[in-house]
Amino acid sequence: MITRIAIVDDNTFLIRAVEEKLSFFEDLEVRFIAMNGKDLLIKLEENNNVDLILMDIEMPVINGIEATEQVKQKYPHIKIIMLTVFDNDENIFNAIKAGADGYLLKEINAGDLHSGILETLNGGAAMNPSIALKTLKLLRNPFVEEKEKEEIKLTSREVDVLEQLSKGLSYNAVAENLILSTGTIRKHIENIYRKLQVHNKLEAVQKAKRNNII
Amino acid sequence: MITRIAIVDDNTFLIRAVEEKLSFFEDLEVRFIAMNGKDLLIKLEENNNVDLILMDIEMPVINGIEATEQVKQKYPHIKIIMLTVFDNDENIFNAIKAGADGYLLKEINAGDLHSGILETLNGGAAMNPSIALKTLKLLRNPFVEEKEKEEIKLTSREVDVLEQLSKGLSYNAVAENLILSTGTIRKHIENIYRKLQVHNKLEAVQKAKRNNII
DNA sequence: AATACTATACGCACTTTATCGTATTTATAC
DNA sequence: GTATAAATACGATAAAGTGCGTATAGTATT
Repeated sequence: MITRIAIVDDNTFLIRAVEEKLSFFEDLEVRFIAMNGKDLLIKLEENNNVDLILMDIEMPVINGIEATEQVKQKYPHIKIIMLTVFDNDENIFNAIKAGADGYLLKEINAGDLHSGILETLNGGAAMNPSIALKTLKLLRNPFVEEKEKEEIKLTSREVDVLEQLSKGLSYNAVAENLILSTGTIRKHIENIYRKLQVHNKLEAVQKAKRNNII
Repeated sequence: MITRIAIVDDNTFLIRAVEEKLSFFEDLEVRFIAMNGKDLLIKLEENNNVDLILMDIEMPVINGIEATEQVKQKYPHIKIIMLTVFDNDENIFNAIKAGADGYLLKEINAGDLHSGILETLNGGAAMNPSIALKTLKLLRNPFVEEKEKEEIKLTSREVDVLEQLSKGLSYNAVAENLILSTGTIRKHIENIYRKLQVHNKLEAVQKAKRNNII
């Protein structure tokens, strides 16, 4: 059976290079190419009979991450392998979150690309070892944006309070646990909300978790 | 340079099989074998000059997960590849959390085992594609115990409401977004709380996330 | 010594949430 | 075709949470 492939990339040279690599294998057929995510979505609309998409990330109009999300939502059976030059944590994490089935680097050789595609179609995931290691590290310690991490400075007492809150406790319960008055807890929470720029417990806890504060 | 390897497994036959596979390669040398985690730790104490450990998981006294944790703490430079017959989410997740650098299945052939070892030593991670896919899924949706998962059955409407709640919205805001009366939202939430056996928004959202309901 | 920040505490006003009832219409299943 | 469950809606009420102001003692910084 022949695997029908779409290539999405805004760089014509790189598309050529990928086509070249795929051309060695008779069980693979490039059905169409797209220059960006929007182009891909339009072309899938008319011609969605592809099995697998090789997707770049950095692209104009709709980037590879968003495109992956949308394609996976509309056509969940289509496999998507990210094929990019960048291997930073943020891209990898976002691609996986968006639903990518694999993540390969453009420097890959033809044979590895071929076996990556086959593995993905057979219900595996294509990754080169360095990407695999990064995913393991992400799994140990999920990625968070570095920028906002620095800005938020809670005092240790505030962190205590937040940890209590995150257990689903009420103000009174927190006050008892920390041996403080409920009013003090309230004030701490006010300050926490202000620093986190949120307006309720749920948002506070979620933001704190995202930022590894708790 | 020759890579010094330790094999840890409580099954003599399987150790033989692994040794057999490794014997084809002159750049690999089996320094010692251990029958369980405790045995490994003792032998490392006397003879810690190995580069990489092939570790089974199910073992008496100290299992492979705990052993991995302890070895990584004491000898962080030693690479550890899990080599087991089981590929369930729980084992994979725990092994990675414990610090494993790779996860292979015992059915692996000699060549793949060899390249997995080399990749790991070169700063990558060894994984076969099906394991890689599982790690991606875990990254999207960290592992939760299966048992409680099944018991909770929310209707699709209740899930809608819960998703809105998880964004930190108030009852009124949810009602507007879903074009329903606030009273209806209240009732849905009552039902959600009962099913989830919780008593506030935060707990509901957390439990729902843990159970992949949202 | 002056300044800034933290941790503590109280009060008031107002909003939101959590639980309890009851009830109607629409799907789904047997 | 009737029983069952889901989705919708309203009312009452107590509890909890949010936002504001104010205040004091301690600690750290400059």
